[in-house]
Amino acid sequence: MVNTKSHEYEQPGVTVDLVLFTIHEGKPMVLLTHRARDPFAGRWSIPGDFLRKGESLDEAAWRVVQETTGVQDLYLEQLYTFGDPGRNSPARVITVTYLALTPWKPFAQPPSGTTAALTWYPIDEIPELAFDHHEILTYAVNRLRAKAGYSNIVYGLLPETFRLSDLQKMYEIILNKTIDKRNFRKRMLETGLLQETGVKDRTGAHRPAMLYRFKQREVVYFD
Amino acid sequence: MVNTKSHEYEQPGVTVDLVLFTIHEGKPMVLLTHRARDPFAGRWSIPGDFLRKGESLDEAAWRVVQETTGVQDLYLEQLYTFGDPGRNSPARVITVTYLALTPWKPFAQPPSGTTAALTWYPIDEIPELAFDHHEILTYAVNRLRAKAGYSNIVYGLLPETFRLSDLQKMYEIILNKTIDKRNFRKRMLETGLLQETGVKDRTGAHRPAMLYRFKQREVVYFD
DNA sequence: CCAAAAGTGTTATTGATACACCCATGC
DNA sequence: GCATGGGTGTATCAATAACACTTTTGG
Repeated sequence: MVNTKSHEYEQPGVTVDLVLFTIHEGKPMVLLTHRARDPFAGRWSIPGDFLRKGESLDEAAWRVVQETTGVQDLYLEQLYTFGDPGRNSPARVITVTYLALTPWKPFAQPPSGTTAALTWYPIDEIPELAFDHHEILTYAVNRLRAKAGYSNIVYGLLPETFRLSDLQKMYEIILNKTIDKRNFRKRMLETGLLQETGVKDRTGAHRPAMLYRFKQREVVYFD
Repeated sequence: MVNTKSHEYEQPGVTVDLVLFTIHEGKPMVLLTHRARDPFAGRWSIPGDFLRKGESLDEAAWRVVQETTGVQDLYLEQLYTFGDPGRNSPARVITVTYLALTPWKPFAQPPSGTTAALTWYPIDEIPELAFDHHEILTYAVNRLRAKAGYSNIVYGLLPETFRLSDLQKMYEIILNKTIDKRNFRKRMLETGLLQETGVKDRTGAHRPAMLYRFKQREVVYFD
């Protein structure tokens, strides 16, 4: 079973790519970078980089986050590994993908007429992407939707404190359905994952809302 | 962001490793191979091999199955990718792991006193393993347990036709709890995933049992 | 005082669970 | 005829879903 003819084996490059979601103005958005160089110069792609020496996969994913966004508070989990030959040109590359969530933060918007190197795109208005990044993105969206249904994963999309209506809105956007307010609040508070901050949000011409936080910023599964 | 100093990048080996489960005599078992060579000569490990040229990850996983077991009918899904530096000695290796399920089949048992190259081990009697295979195995068991709870994944552990009591037994073993017979049958038949074969099993000194099959041998999620 | 979002309980429906006896066969 | 697993229905309980009005604020 051991074959020493090295030409039969791949010595592929290994990259770590990042599907970073946020929600802004009621829409799920994904972070894309504009490629200056070949392959696929001029196309958009999800951020990524080659794995470095001595670096774990998680560390590489974290580094990609830092290099592209500088965002500190985010949720990060390994998603899937793509390695079909022919998914890239021309070299064989294995790509370990990560799913990440962050509260909305703007990135420098380019002057109109020019192109930003880094932008949020609404997930239903994605341009042509490099490599097989469209497939990766589809996979990530499905995972996010599924996991939102049975976990508190959306905490990654919210700032540290938030109104219950903010939380509800996140679920409604991701699951793409409306939710009854009273039932939602009841269930959420019953999970015991939330904590009143004592502080009230007093923006807007209406009754102030209590701000809550998640007791623990880590994934917990319901059911 | 692009750095051309190649020494900063890994050119790691990529392996595809397989956690193959079955159930036998009421116990979940995992397939292990005995390592003849270093590293970890003399230890047991889960089967795997280096990725070959032109081969997709799924194809490599399938090849590993064929080379080690020859089993044709099995369930196979990508599990997780392990790539910490230091998980192997001495070279850096990225391992894409797969979870697989198969109906019980015996493999040649060695004459007592000698060691088989390939054996089923009950998952609660696992010996010291090579590399980080213990971690991989733990991860796989958790995934199997979780997924059994909300999918028909156990079809991979059963032959094409089976009695409802066989199916129930699978769930009981994996979920490690007893299930009410009438409720189980009701729920299972209500899913619409099962189909009577019309054939009855007439082994044993008792009333013959109807044999069923899954209409489709692919994963379907309940709820 | 008007608009806008916050906050709050009860009822109806649905799904999940608990539970016990007769049936068909081989030996 | 006895031991073994196959096969079946109902009643209770728990969880989910439906539903509308009052409160507090800013302008």
